[in-house]
Amino acid sequence: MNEKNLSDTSCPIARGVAGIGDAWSMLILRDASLGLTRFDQFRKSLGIAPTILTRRLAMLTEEGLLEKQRYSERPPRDEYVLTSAGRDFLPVLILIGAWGRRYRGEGKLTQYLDAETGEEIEPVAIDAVTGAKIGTRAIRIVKPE
Amino acid sequence: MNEKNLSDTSCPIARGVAGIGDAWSMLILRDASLGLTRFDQFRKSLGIAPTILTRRLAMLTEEGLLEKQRYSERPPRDEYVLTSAGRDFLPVLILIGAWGRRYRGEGKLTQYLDAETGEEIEPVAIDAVTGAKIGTRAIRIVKPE
DNA sequence: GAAGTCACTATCAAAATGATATGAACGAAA
DNA sequence: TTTCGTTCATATCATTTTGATAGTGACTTC
Repeated sequence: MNEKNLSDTSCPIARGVAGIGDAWSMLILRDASLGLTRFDQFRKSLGIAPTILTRRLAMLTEEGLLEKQRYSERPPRDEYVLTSAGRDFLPVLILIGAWGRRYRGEGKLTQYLDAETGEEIEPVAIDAVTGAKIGTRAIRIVKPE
Repeated sequence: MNEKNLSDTSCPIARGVAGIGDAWSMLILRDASLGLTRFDQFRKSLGIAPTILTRRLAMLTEEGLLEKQRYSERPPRDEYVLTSAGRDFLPVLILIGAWGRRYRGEGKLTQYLDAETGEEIEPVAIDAVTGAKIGTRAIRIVKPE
């Protein structure tokens, strides 16, 4: 898809999509957000071919969403942990999940509960300034220059 | 990537990612959210090869995010308009944009302003139940069965 | 010393991508 | 009435990416 020119646009959405805008990467980030860190954990969880997993992990590491950390010297073993940029991607995933629940929600689905209240969380995107749901108020686009 | 088994999981994130989890599709949805509807508008905006655009538009249509609408009988011309499922994907894109602004924000970026107040919107994902930002409170995962 | 674990790499067929050219159905201009 | 321009595509085909399967290296454990 040629990520170079994508990263050059002035559109922040295009920049966000560049590098992580593929299904495997997002699922890896999902699993990492759930606490998985190791190659074989990702591989088994996703049923992904090891060749692809290696590439995706390298890409996410290069993009600064994951970090390789040595957890054993002998034998040499690395695990992949989320960086702060990676952790901050969780809201996007949760929102995709809310969309999936709404429009692809046939059958039984995994539930996401607030650990404290035990109630199912109800993710919404709002504008912190006005407090309004995104999509309920008109947005004005201002391109640079 | 084999979308079939993705759609079969109980994970709403995986279901959301299936079908729209690729960069072009998300950028098409972005442009559609900004008001573009026609083949050539998308093609010029994205610099995408027509073969790919045809496939992506067909996919998004099949997935129920876009709808083909005839706007001229002679010559026969169709445009692509967002369905409600497509419109509801906007918050995800805006949130990706917020992430992109934060972590890929070098140089000048397009701004998204509230049309009424003129202030830059500050997108956040919250849990509508507790009102807390997603990521600030622990989440408990409950898998079905 | 045989078997198991873990994080990969090698190989290679199959599928997707993307650049470029072309088509089909018209309207309008020369 | 031939030609040009517009719009939504499809055809062709080289290149790139994918994904399935098997194997490897560095250990540890039985």
